[in-house]
Amino acid sequence: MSKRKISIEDIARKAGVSHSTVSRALRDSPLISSKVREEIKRLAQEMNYVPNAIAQSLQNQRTYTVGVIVTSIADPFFGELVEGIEQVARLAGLNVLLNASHGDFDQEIAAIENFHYRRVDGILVADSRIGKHYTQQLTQFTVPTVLINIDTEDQSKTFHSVAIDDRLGGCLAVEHLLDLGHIRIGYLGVGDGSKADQQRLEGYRMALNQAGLTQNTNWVAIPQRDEQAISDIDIGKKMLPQLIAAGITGIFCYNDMVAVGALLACKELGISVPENLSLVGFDNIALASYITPPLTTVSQRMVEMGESAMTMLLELFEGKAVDNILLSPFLVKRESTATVSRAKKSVITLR
Amino acid sequence: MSKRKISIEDIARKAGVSHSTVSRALRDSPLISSKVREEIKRLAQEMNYVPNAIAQSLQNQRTYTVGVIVTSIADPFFGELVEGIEQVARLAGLNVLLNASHGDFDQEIAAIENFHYRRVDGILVADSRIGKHYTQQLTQFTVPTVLINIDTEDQSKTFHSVAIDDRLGGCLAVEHLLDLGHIRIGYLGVGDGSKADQQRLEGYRMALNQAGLTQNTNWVAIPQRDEQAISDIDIGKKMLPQLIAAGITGIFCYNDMVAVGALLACKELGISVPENLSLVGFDNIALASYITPPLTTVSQRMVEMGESAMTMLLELFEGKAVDNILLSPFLVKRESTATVSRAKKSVITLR
DNA sequence: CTGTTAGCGCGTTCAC
DNA sequence: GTGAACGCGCTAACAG
Repeated sequence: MSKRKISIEDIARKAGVSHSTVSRALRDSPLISSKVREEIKRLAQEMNYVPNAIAQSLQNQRTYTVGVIVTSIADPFFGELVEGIEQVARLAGLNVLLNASHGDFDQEIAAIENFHYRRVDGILVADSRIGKHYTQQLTQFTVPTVLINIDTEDQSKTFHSVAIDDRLGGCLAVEHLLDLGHIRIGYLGVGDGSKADQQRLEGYRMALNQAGLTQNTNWVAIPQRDEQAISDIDIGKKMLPQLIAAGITGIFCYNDMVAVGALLACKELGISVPENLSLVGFDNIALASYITPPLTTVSQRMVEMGESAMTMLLELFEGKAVDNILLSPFLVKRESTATVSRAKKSVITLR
Repeated sequence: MSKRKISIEDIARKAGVSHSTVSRALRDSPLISSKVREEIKRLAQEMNYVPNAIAQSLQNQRTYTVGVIVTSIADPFFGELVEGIEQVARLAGLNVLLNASHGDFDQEIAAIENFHYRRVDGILVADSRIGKHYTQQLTQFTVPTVLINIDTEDQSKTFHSVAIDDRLGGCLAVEHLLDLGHIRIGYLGVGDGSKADQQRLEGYRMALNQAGLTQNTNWVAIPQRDEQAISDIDIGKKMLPQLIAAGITGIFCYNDMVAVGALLACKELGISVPENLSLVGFDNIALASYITPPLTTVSQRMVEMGESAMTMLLELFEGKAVDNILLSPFLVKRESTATVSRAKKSVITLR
């Protein structure tokens, strides 16, 4: 905003009218004669007039801006989510203010305060790693807020949300392995206490129960909550061996990055996928289809999730009553899973 | 902004002072006695007062907001870039307004106009696929702007920029292949007319010249400019066969996604990498290290590029004179490249 | 149809 | 030290 831009007053002076006439003309008010309106519009164009959103906001009490909080922008998962959000926001004439929390509680609170300070019209929060802590912190504010993939105690009452059905996803993954003849099936989680981790594990258990299979605690590998933030890739690498030791033939991984980590560990250990071991991921990030072998995974359509959340926010703006959305994931079969017959043999051969 | 928030007037009334006293107290003006200042601050806290950034902006003529334009948010390349931008922006008390152009010229212009409308303090543009078209469009505005990886005619004069040294990158890639004994080296480009594509090709040629090698036009594969936007992956897939037919043993690819495409094509054709063919990418996106084989590539540190660009913008805000930045890429050796001896044999065996 | 006036919430002279 | 008054750029209520 270096040089002062021209205002409606400037063009009013030049047109020999009052500033309110200009304001009306520019906004196509029916109160203005078409002659002056055209003349004013011409002048505005000629003078390179750009209306001042700040002044409008002060008057309208609306900023046409939504705040979006994600864990990390560099994470492809959130990248696609934001892509969906931005797309429908732009179509609605809204802008996106982006903040990253890096999974840090304080930074997330700071981001929310910042959004209130800037008077955003609505807030979107996507940070599955933080959980339900800040339910209270959010309550004191009155800005329409939609939570994405976040579990809160009274989620359905106080907050609006769109989330993926993680339990269903877990079922789908395990059922797929069961269909392939696997019996010794493991879960490789992240242990961050998130709803996603817990519910995917629950889905895993449901599917096994339904199949009438006894479960072995050794089949579930979840790292200790660590002070150090450890990447999903490293979690997969680190936890794989103990599942192998437990004699499993198929693993449902918390997400694709964990699965990739497990895959890398397999390569180091000389375990070939899917011959010796079947791997199922979650998320269906782009990477999943490019690695070798392409990853069988439970797909959440992240762009669509962003679109849904933003659409819900728009409906809230209009005062509509909205229902929370639970999106259904679906299985994408690729080449990291195979029938167990081959796997059994290979594992035995391996010894 | 549903319910009207409380203003300094509200707390002024309650404190029995004027609103300007409150304003001063909150901003730690030395003109205010410490007693009233503390009392006012206490009141503000108690009443849950949140200053109104909009009103402040109108007064200060600053929004503490920067506009960022990228091609696509979902693209990991831009994701990391924005990550870097957002990080230093937040530390400086600035917020990021994010717009995606999807490589569309009109949308990009619209984004810029939108940013002016909203009176951002500065603009960051990263969209290597658009090129120099809109130099003029940008000129009429006076907002500090930093171009990221964009080539403009008079770049150094009118605009500020941070970019990667694509020519150097091309050299590094080809020199690596030469070191491995390759002589028949190809370039697989995208032909979008971007500076990046042209300069990487130029680097390729420089390295070959310097090695005293004669060049073969068949060794450069660049798709026809197509009406249909075709993905980088597909470009790699589609163009690989003709380079193979030309008898090359090593390929420098425009970027990692193109290289991944080429790699996938290799798998389909039964060409094993790096035994039969060496592949070098560009960008070093996360994917590059996870695929099989892990990709040797020219690395640009995208997060750092974002940080540099944002830092430059901050310096422009302070009225400092800044020099354009040309970041040096570096080679990351992984497993998609190998000495030519093996490759030669394999190729012959292949026939 | 158009001009005048009054805020939106805040920072900043200029007086006292 | 503090309050009154003005303006940032714009929309809207009220006159005419």
